[in-house]
Amino acid sequence: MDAIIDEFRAFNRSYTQVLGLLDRHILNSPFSLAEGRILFELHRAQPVTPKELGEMLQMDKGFVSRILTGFVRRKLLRKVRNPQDARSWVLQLTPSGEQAFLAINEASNGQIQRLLDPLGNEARRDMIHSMRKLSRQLNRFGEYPPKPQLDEIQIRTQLNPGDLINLIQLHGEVYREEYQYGTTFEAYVAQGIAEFYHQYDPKTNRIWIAEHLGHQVGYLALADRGTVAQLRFFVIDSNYRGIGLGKRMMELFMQFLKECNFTGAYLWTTHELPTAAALYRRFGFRLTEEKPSKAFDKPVIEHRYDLAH
Amino acid sequence: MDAIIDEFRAFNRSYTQVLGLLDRHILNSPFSLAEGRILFELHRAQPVTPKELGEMLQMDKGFVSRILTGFVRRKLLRKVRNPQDARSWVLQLTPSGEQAFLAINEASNGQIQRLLDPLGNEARRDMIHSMRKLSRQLNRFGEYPPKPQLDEIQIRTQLNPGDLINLIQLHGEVYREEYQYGTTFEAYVAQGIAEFYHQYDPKTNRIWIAEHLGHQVGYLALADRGTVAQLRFFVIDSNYRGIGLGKRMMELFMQFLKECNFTGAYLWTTHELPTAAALYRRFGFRLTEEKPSKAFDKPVIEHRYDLAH
DNA sequence: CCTATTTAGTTGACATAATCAACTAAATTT
DNA sequence: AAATTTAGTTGATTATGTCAACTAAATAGG
Repeated sequence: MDAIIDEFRAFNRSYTQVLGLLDRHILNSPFSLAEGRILFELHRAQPVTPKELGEMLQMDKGFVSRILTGFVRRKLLRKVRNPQDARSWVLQLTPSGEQAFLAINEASNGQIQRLLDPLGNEARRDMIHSMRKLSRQLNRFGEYPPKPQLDEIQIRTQLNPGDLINLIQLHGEVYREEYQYGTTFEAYVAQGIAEFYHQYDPKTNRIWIAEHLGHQVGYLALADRGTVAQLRFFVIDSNYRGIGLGKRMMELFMQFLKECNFTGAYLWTTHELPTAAALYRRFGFRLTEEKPSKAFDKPVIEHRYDLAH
Repeated sequence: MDAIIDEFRAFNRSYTQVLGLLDRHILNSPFSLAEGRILFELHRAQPVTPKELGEMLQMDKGFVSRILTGFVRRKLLRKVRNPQDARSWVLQLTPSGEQAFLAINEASNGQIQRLLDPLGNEARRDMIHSMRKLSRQLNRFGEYPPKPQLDEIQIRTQLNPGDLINLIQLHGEVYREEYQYGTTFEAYVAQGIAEFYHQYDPKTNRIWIAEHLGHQVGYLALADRGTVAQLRFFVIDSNYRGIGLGKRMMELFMQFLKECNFTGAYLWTTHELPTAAALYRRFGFRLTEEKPSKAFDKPVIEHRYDLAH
């Protein structure tokens, strides 16, 4: 634990430097750091009240008040009585206020751009992923990272390098964390993936890969089994559940199933996945076979579902 | 790119809050934030000169000077003329200075501990991994993350849940980034791993897993092939090369090979991996066969090495 | 509806934090 | 040995932040 604390401290020192570098540009502007932060927040959150500003930035209301009067004096800000509450104001940047914001914003963007410039695309995606993960762990009640929306998620069917591995990875992670499946299951998935890839013909097989900000968050595959199709490798990252992604992917599955004129479809799952089973049933699958299995490092009952006609 | 900048900003806001939370404890101490930081650095880096302090913490030298005189007045610090340079001082905390440091350090530790407490072990490891990755990307010339040392790396032979997947993952990552191998290679590794696991008997098979701070950074496996053994799945994370880890793992391989009384050993690699080949040769392997292969998404020549007697 | 209490924002007084420039004395360069 | 650079100190000044008192509006409770 002590090693972790030291590590944490070392990271904080390091990141403080990054933040300091980014704050520096404000020093070359006609604004103090506190003024800059308020200007930013004004732009981002307007229309906003002084009270909200103070809370967002954790600043004393007196201090905020003074900075705001300064802005009004410099004609950067308009204060209008809040119609809901005559004690309070609604704050709105004037055109020259917006311009002032733009100037420091550009400078700040430039600084960030210079910082991120040397990174490749994959590194940037990785970075975002790391940042979200860190914040999720440390700042559990903050507003970052935002809950992802279904429309931000791309689903593609082209198989790229890295995809199979990421699929195996996510499967392993999810089933290990949530159902304590172990090494045998991992080998089983690896085997399945290898097999799927060898018989993979894009005409009658398909894999759907759901991505958010370049990071893979869900998979589903359709494997050609002659006249019928097998649904395989269905998994969704736990942070991306409950937003309709599973339903969306199932729809794509059903659509492709129809296009290829398969006469039916089936899948194997286990008794431990009721949420998934409910989704399968919703799309017309019915339980047709049960058998105990030892392929999961613990006793489970495998369920076969077939599409009812 | 704009989305990435926004994301970066959002993370910075979020992390600023975390840092703010951690700095807060200093407010309940007889030290200001700046004093606290200096006290920390004094402890960490002593003996140190005022100039170095200012540079490390990016503080104005006048400001540093004043804080230091304050410390001397409070008998927390001893200033001794620098024997190398009579303009300068060597700073050293007095016993009560150390004590003061200890007090705020404990408080800070407690704060961090409370922050990390809700996380499980795996989450903590993930966190460290994310932090190191982020810092490596953003702070390329800083001292964090430190270059890992061989003696910090544990090598274990017990196969745990997640290991196989991580192995596949690292293989894919390394060979994709460094040699542009693609999906076929991934399927090939997945297949190999599944096969290895099925025939895996710990008596005459072994896998070595190198870990740093709980994060897996290298693999090597020995597969029983009857009278001889096959060396498989040798890979080391690019951030952990050049510190003797590969040599260390090969030694373990050779040792186990002897223990099990195999009469020989062989391995397959490709012409593109000269560093690995040099290592194999160093341990007595010699090139015995070459053949072109299509299993790597691009034309490569596979090389077979056999242990010479 | 009236009164007591709470709340949003302002202001003054004040303390602390941080910056800048001028300065001293030692080190280094030429 | 003179000129220049460097480490550190100090005074002047500005920025940041806190606290409490205050005004005026909103709200709660009878």
